[in-house]
Amino acid sequence: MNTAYDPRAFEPFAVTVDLAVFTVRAGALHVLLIRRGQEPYAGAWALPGGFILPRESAETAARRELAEETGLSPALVAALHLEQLRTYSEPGRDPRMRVVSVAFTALVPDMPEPAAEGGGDADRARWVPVDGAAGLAFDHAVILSDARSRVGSKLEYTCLATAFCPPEFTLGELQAVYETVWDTALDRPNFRRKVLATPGFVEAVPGAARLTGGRGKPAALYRPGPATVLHPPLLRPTEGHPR
Amino acid sequence: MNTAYDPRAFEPFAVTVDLAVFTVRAGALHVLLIRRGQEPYAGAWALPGGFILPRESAETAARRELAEETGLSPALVAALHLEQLRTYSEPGRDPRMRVVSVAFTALVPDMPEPAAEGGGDADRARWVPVDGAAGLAFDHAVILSDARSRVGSKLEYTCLATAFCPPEFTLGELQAVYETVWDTALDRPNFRRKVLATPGFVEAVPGAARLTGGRGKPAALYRPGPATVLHPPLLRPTEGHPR
DNA sequence: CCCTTTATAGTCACAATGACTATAAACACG
DNA sequence: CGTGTTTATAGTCATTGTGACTATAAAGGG
Repeated sequence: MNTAYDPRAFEPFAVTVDLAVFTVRAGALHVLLIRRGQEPYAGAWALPGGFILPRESAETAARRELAEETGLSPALVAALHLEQLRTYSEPGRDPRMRVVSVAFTALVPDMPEPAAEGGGDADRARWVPVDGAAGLAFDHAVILSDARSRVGSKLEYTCLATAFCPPEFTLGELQAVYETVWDTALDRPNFRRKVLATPGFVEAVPGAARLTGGRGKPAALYRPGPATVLHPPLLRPTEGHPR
Repeated sequence: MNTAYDPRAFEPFAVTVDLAVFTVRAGALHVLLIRRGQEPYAGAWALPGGFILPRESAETAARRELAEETGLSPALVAALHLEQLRTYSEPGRDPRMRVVSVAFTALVPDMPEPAAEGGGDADRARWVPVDGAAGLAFDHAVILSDARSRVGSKLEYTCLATAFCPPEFTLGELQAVYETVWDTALDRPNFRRKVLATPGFVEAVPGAARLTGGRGKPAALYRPGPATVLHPPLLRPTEGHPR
């Protein structure tokens, strides 16, 4: 950045964004993919994304592409918590030309198939279980894998899990998010004790509100609290590490 | 990334890297800065960095620029632990043209002034206390601030603190790193108990080796252990959060 | 009307932590 | 050549957090 300004001093690169948008659905972590229409990788699944326009920041471009390529509602896309994952810049990651891509991660509550809402290229967008996503275009398998492990860590020390839930949720639903992303079973009483003991993580919906989808005792409803980080963190069960 | 290949479909951007390289020196966190030689911001301090070349990845470019612009030894630059911080892409962040910059963070042990080693533009490089760094070029103040807080968090849940230390170090030196970066005092016995109880964080140098710079009882020497993450984390004293 | 299912309350032993006290081994300096 | 300062290291102790469980409550399904 301190090289003299000389048009020949730098190579013009294409700069794109890619998005790994996750949701928890039917007990499995899903990611939003689109089926590519043209070469290269025509017919293959890929992460949504596209070129950054001249007057856009990467984050603005990410929201625009997400709205254009998927059926997610504009209100949701505008309110979405987007987080930069990392930038992928290996030469050769796109066979056509030199492309540097800024990858983002987002979490959304479960919702209908994007195709149902129509519009744009939404008919080519699908929620796909992350474990079943194979043969992705470009280096998107690597991006997806990086995004997945980042989400797992984020659940430990941030309040991000509530982003997977609807505006009001039960502690059982919140626990299911953790169990799905971490792929472990958690003790229910201990989980609730930990969550309720963390100031600002969730707050009870006052109107003694309760609601249930099916069997069992109705659960109290909670909504996201003001906190953004978890103090202390909610560590996932020791993966081989003696605790 | 799934737009048809059409040269007019994307804007060519310049892509650069910027580096926030930290060290702990004389009880203060320092960052490596270079003084700019030409406009814009001629004479101002800036983070080292520069354009990515056609066949380079961002990380390769970061190492090359670091070696070219500073007096850090090639061996050190090659072995350095570089970590992507985030990518800065706001339009207008460079007055000359559209520049997207991939920022990296690195930590090095204390060492002589880069100028002493000569070569390249090293005479314009300096270690500057981060709290005294003002008037940085471009948006480098923002990058530096982001990097600083990232380093603070990283110390909590990774073994990165040892990267600030020489190959063999005392627990007192390691504690000084934490105290400097977090700007807090830590209880010495509790710190050593925690560090030694974390498997793989540090390992004692076997030869009953000890060494001291000045007064006091000589301290045992340790080197970095095989672990890369801290289980459980070494949380910084509650900043207003009730623990 | 029981039985299954889910939510929630509570218990208990143990591990981790924060705040201290105590001892050891060096050097400085009078 | 002690004495005191400085840094390292070994403990203690009360409190808190955690994992593993047990118990009770409130629904719906046969």
